[in-house]
Amino acid sequence: MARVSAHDGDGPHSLRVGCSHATCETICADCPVRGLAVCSALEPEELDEFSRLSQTVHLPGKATLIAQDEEAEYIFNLTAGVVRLYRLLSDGRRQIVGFALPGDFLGLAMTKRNTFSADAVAPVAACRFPREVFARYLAEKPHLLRRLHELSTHELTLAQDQMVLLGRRTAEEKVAAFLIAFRDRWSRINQAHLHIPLPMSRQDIGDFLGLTVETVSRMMTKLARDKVIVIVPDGVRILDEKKLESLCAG
Amino acid sequence: MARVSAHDGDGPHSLRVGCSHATCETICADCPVRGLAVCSALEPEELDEFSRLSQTVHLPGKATLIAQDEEAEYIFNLTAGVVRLYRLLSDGRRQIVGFALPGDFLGLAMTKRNTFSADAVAPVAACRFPREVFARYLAEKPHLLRRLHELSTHELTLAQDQMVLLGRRTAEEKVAAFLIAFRDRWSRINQAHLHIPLPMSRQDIGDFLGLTVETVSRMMTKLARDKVIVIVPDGVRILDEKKLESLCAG
DNA sequence: CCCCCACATTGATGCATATCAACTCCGTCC
DNA sequence: GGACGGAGTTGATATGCATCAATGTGGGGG
Repeated sequence: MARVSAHDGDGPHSLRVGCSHATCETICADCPVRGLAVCSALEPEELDEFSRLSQTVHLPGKATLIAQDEEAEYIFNLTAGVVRLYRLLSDGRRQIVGFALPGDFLGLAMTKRNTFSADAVAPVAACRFPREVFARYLAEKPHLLRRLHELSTHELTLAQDQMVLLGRRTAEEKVAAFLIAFRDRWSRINQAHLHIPLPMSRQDIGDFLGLTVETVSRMMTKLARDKVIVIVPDGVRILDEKKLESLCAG
Repeated sequence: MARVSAHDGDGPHSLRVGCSHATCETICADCPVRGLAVCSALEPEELDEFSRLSQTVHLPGKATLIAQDEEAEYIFNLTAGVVRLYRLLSDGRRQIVGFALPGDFLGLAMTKRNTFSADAVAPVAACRFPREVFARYLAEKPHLLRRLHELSTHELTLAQDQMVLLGRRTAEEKVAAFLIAFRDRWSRINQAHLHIPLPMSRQDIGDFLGLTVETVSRMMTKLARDKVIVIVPDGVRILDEKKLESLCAG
């Protein structure tokens, strides 16, 4: 598997090719998200073949992976870091439709044009596949398609959760639900139940929850004042799990 | 194809079996949503086989097709009428996550338990498949799976549109966007570009847009006062299409 | 080391939408 | 025909969150 990196200084699209295909099997076998991602649908011998279709790319924070309305050249399988997915209105309002974590697949829809933008919140590593190549491979692997369909319907369920949150929850419930949901997703990758890292900015959280930065900040300090959480550098620590969960109002 | 009906008086779950399998080919061939629905993925000879797996059901307004958190016995292919899909919070707040129109598929996710509720806004007709039976059939038809995957990713895109709407649009934009979107979907089934039928209540529209009944009503009368629409029995008529579209703020 | 800038927090005020309440319209059931 | 109830509209008021503004904080570069 070719390895490719981008550097801040060279702009978001500059890439450096590193190690060769020869090492790909070991890399895939060691993959931190093996078992979580699409690849879990593949047999070991298919995995080898599959991985030859991809490049490992490393991108710095703020790098663009996917640009809304542009032709979809690549699809990505995130292996490290955090990505925000969003749509923009013409007047600049932004709605973040999701955060992608290691193991997440970007470009499920396989449409010709991207229906959202995606950029790195923090430095990112990903397996990148040319869309056409992936589509051809997919056409002859029904179990991979099945896996992809599972992932899309899971995404759809999450999207519906998010609609309930955006349409019918108060600011405090939104922030509490966000913290719980993010912790649950994070703990699937890296057990650390009570410390929740928050690599994204308050603005990002606000644009995800349909709130302003100020409101997010106020709700965070309210939760801290109520001894439900403590705000720590780059995240929060949960003090009262039960109370935080009860604030989500199922 | 067996035909089955429910009557108001007998409660939402009473069903009457009507015509037999012998007529199913003609029925499927004449299906008003042929070409729109999942079935468009099937060859004529497969369609015959496929239709034998289903029953045609007729349900009155308010009948429940799908109940949240219950075991998913059936999946549905809507052929006539309108269905609301929603989730409830424990305190009674409701978020409608979508309206299903003829041709729409209910139960894409094929999960063991339903992740939302669905009931008829107006009397409904649908092809109903036992989930297990459909799943078995699906397992041996990759092109049907492909079609299902197309439908899910389309749903996902719509869900993301809805997130933008719920998180970042004003009440007036929400109502305008709803009218335009509903007209576009409706016109794919029944050409009538300027008259938009609205079989659902104002409460339903509010629960879809994250607004109260009163706000929906006010925005409707504002649009009418501004000569953008006229409110007619069971719907609206568009007077100024350009203006209505511009209010959506893309 | 200190300046700078982006991010976060806090406070004061405004506004869009929710809430509460009254009234109309219309269809249904006695 | 009249009583009733649900849906829709309209008005008065309340409030949750946005907006505007000021201050605090931490990291990177000269």
